[in-house]
Amino acid sequence: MNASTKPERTRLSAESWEDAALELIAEQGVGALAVEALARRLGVTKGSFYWHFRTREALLQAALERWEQYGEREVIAQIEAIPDPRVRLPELFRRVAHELQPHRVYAALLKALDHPLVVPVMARVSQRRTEFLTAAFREAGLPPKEALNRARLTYAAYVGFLQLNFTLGLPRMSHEDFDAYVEHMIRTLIPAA
Amino acid sequence: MNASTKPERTRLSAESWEDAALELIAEQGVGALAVEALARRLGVTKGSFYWHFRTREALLQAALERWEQYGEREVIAQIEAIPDPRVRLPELFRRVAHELQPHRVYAALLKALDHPLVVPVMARVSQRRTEFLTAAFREAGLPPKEALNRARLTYAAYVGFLQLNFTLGLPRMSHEDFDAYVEHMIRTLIPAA
DNA sequence: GGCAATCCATACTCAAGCGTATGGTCATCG
DNA sequence: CGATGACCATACGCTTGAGTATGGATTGCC
Repeated sequence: MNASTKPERTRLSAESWEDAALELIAEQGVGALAVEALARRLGVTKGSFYWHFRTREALLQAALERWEQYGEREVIAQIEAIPDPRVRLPELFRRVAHELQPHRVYAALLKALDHPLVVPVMARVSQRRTEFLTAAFREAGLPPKEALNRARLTYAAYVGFLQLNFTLGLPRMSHEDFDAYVEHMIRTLIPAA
Repeated sequence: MNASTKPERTRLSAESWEDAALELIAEQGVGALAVEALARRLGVTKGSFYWHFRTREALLQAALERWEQYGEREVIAQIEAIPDPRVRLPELFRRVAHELQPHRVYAALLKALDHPLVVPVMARVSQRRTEFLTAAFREAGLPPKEALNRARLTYAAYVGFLQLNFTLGLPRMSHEDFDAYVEHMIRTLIPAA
């Protein structure tokens, strides 16, 4: 399970490599995903890697697949559990804002949209999330077209925020300023109940 | 005579390389900035390059500097020429939306925020633009703090849009849909006059 | 026309990183 | 307890791309 920090002497599986790959991607981007670097990180050598995967691209593919499957469910599931649709959107905003950790991989993949393996994954994920937002805005009272555009706008704001304040270290806001920003977003983007 | 096959046989300057570099960056990203590739593109060899620049990084630095200086003025100057502050913001939105060409470099640099040379440039540019937006929102009637947060939100939406619809090919909207989206943005983000 | 200075080509070296070949070790099962 | 298969180390080949060395070509200038 935890093979990232300790030079443990346990045997590795394909999943170990995929997790480590995602870890590395989150930290240093897709471009830094090199097999020898990963091996060093896991305390083994290339010999191990090429037993589990045919190529470097195969690892990337598997890691992306893994991320797409297991990395998305929590937030959406939590939000969908909230009964009152009017509370959902503000809650979604606040939660996403305060759990930026799981978004590290997403931010990294955003910077790798030139890679052919990354594009379809990101397209699917972004599509699903935008649809989720669209439905939420409709439940909040917006007509269909308005809801779709508002969802696009909201999701774009999310993505842009990741880039500007996450990977770029722009004017690192204080906690207070950040909370104020989130509340401002809520007031501006969510139709008044 | 052979102008049809060969791209001119004129001598090159450092600026030629910088411009070509920006072109390449816009097309294929910072990672694709290789000196031999650039040389091929300019119809010369490495020998030329290393006369003009000491290293690859030096070219990047020079190109970024050039971009920061010459690539920004037009839009802001045009907008500042509009007398009525209330017309400025909608106009800004519409112009930026329809002249996405000059934003190709910016979008590419956004994906290279892990590179140490890119970060400070992007920090400065984003900072300046956000300040410009903040001032505009204040003139549009928002109180200081509101104006700042609205500027952040707006700029984040811009950046996110670039990523999602520019580099990623998300649901390629039709022209009509796109215009509708822009107008929706205007209605949502700009305080009513 | 000749002489610098500028610009470019050719031919290298060197390091990084992917992938291959092959043999070693350890657990597990019969 | 030995054999099989899973897992890993070592050593190599190959390609790409940065940077260097050096000489040839071209231009500006006197």
